[in-house]
Amino acid sequence: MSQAAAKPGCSNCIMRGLGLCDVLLDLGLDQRFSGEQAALSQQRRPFVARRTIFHQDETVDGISVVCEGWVASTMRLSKGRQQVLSFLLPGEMIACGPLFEPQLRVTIETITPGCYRSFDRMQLRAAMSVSSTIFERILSACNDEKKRADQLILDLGLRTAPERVARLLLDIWDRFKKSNPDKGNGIEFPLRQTHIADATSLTPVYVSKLIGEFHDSGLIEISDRALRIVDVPQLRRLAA
Amino acid sequence: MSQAAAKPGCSNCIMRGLGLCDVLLDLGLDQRFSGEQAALSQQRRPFVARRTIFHQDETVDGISVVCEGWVASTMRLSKGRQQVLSFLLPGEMIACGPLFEPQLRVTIETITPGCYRSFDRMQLRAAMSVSSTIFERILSACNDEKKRADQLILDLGLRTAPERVARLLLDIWDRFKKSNPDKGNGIEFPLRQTHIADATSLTPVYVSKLIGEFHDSGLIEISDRALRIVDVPQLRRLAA
DNA sequence: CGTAAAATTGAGCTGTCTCAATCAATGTGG
DNA sequence: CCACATTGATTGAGACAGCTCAATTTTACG
Repeated sequence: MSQAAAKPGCSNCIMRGLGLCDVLLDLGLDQRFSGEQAALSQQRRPFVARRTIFHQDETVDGISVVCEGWVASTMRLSKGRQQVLSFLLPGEMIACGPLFEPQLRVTIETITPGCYRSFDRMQLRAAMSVSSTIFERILSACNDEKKRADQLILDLGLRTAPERVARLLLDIWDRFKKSNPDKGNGIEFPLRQTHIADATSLTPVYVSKLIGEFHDSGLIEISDRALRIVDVPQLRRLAA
Repeated sequence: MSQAAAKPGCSNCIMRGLGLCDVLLDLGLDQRFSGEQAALSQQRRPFVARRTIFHQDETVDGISVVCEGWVASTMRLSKGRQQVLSFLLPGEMIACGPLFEPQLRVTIETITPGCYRSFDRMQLRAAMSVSSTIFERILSACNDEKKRADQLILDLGLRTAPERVARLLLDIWDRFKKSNPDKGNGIEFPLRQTHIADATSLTPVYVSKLIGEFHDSGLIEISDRALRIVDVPQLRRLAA
């Protein structure tokens, strides 16, 4: 709600080439959608670590994109544990669902501090029907979300615990590397082992053991909120 | 490609109120999309039971809808078991993925004999940009597919074996009842226990035990390719 | 610096799987 | 229409992947 229009572009998103966030921000300045500048209005909202910023029961009127920091998209079962659907890195849309119906079906929890931007659903849909670029872009983001869900189904349904953990680490590794190509040989890794447990549907205790084994086999190193995959090929082999 | 235009409507779909298939067939006759009748061309293709009609590696140029019979949408892992993503009943779209990219990512296997119709992707997308009805309709089908995937993630990640089986039975029960409101107190149930096993990520042996227990507790009856849930509330309780 | 949160380690347990044998159902050719 | 072949369902015994509980150590944070 603050420093919106002056210089557009979403710091981290820019590093991801043309991240969705940038496309949308650019769109906000596109003359087609209105006579004035910020036709596709949006609000920038900062968040701190370890907070629930959206709850699965609430209805929302905006489509949000992470700009900085890590957040987790999760689903909660009434009295039990929760399942992490995915960890969202800067530039990624928080959930496609609200495009089609107001009820957000996922709970969004922040992991690190950061910020997100919310775009008005109706404006966005209007934009989709005018710009084929934005249409493609948004639907492709939805499609990606679906592909990830399908992969998670395969992980949970068909793969063993070590495979799941290895795949999660590699997935994050690859995604981070893709959006930050140059940064050294380790990546930022703010996840706690409980996050990994919730994402792989294992217990924190068992995750600890597996991570320990990976470490002892010289496959990975985690320290100081950073991850380094020492032997990528071997870990990939292990990930089946 | 045969008896298309004469009398539109897709037998079973009609029973589901305005199933997607009907919407699309109607659309084929809608004058807006062309000067002539069958603007949204489609082909009707029959299939026999127990066949793979699409493989996950192939690329397709059509969006298909089941018209009669049961089929399963599955994902296969190179050397292992397969995971059933969902069982599709008449009137349901086979996969949304191809709307966005040519690669079908799921394998489609028939369970019973039946038929499906394929609509041309490009024509469909064109139709989406012209008709807001079709736009809504299709995206809502995609959204439903995503919702189901999310539910499956919850099932596989967080629920026990009995819960998963109970939920699968109830899900099919509810869906079938909804599209066939009047039909007696049992439903058609062509699934083998291996289908249930592949959908719940359990072994056929264990599924057999659970189904046996459900039966012995007076919850369900399965015989002669038909399912009757005797004590719906109790089974729902069990499904958590 | 003290307190809370996260990670590690070990011991024992259990839900679900594997293997294997048997039985029932379904489909096929003569 | 029947004998056989194939596929699916059931049952039991034993195994193991991953869980629970609990205690301890390490790390993060106000």
